[in-house]
Amino acid sequence: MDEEMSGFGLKPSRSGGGAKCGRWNPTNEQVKVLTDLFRSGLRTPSTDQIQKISSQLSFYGKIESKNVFYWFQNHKARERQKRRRVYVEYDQNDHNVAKQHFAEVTDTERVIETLQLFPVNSLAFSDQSEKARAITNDECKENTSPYATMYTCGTEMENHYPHRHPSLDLRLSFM
Amino acid sequence: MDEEMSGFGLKPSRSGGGAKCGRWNPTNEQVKVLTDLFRSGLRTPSTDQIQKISSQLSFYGKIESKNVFYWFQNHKARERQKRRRVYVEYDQNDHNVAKQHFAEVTDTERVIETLQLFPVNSLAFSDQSEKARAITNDECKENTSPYATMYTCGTEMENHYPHRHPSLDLRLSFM
DNA sequence: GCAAATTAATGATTTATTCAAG
DNA sequence: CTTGAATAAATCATTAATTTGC
Repeated sequence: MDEEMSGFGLKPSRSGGGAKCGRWNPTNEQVKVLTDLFRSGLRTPSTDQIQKISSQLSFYGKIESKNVFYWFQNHKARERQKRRRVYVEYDQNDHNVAKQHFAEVTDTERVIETLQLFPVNSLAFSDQSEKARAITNDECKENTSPYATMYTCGTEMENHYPHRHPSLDLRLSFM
Repeated sequence: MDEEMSGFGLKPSRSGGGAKCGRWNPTNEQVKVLTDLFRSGLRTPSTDQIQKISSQLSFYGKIESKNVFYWFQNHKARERQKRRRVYVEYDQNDHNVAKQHFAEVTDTERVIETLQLFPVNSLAFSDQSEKARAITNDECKENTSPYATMYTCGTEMENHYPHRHPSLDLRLSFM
């Protein structure tokens, strides 16, 4: 445990000398390793871990400890934010959405009420085919209700969890 | 070919009578509305929104809720794919490789803040919080900023829409 | 000009993640 | 640690564009 924890803090980092100055630009390999670590469960690496990760990743290119620190902080926050945004959506709709996206509420009945909202003019060149389609009642069975059974076949799916298990071991292997 | 094709370049669309029920084949109007919604910022409509959109679009032709759901999923994913492809091109010109990976993780969901075609105020997707960007010192504002140049890429589909352009007053009440 | 053959788009399914509740 | 909820990525599959030979 290096007492250099302060090293993570906002050092100018201009050290690069030549090339482009500025901020760290991770290589593909670095991002892959970091993402794997994240996926394996690592969220808030300790100082010790950060330095070891950074050391390993320096093999692939220029990197500093603080880059690793910030990467985890940002990645964690943004993943959470991404999820949070979805939840907010549902709250505002005040319906728990479930997966009834396919609820098939679309019946042409009530559509007629809303016709006025759309400019009828635009149908001038499509009335023959498109309008007919709307009026025609569907004879063909087309709804195989795909998703309804998606998760019901539980026995098979539950067994496969490729990346969830290695968890900590994977993490240590890099350090 | 269908002689109808001569007029406005509409797709043949043998959607009329017999119509084997294959997959959904959106009309130009439907695609235009969906694309406008997407460009205005909507990316993951809720069930409620999906149903209303579907209901509105059913005026232009046969459509189901799941079609709207799939359309947004696919369009979102493929726009992202396109963007990634541009990054790759940047890679070849400039060995700033890994930047796109970071962008990939960070993602740029919030794209458009303009285009107030309809009241999106109370909408779910209005959260834009990707501002906090400069944590560290940005001495060198070297900004390759590929983003700025590529927002013009909004799919070439909506371009060949006839000059009729019914001023889509979508006014979807849910929004 | 016209279809058969081929290629490009894109609709629909499946698979693998994520966070968080139990 | 396990599982529920909800995608987003990857993939499959079908339709439309187009190319090609006649």
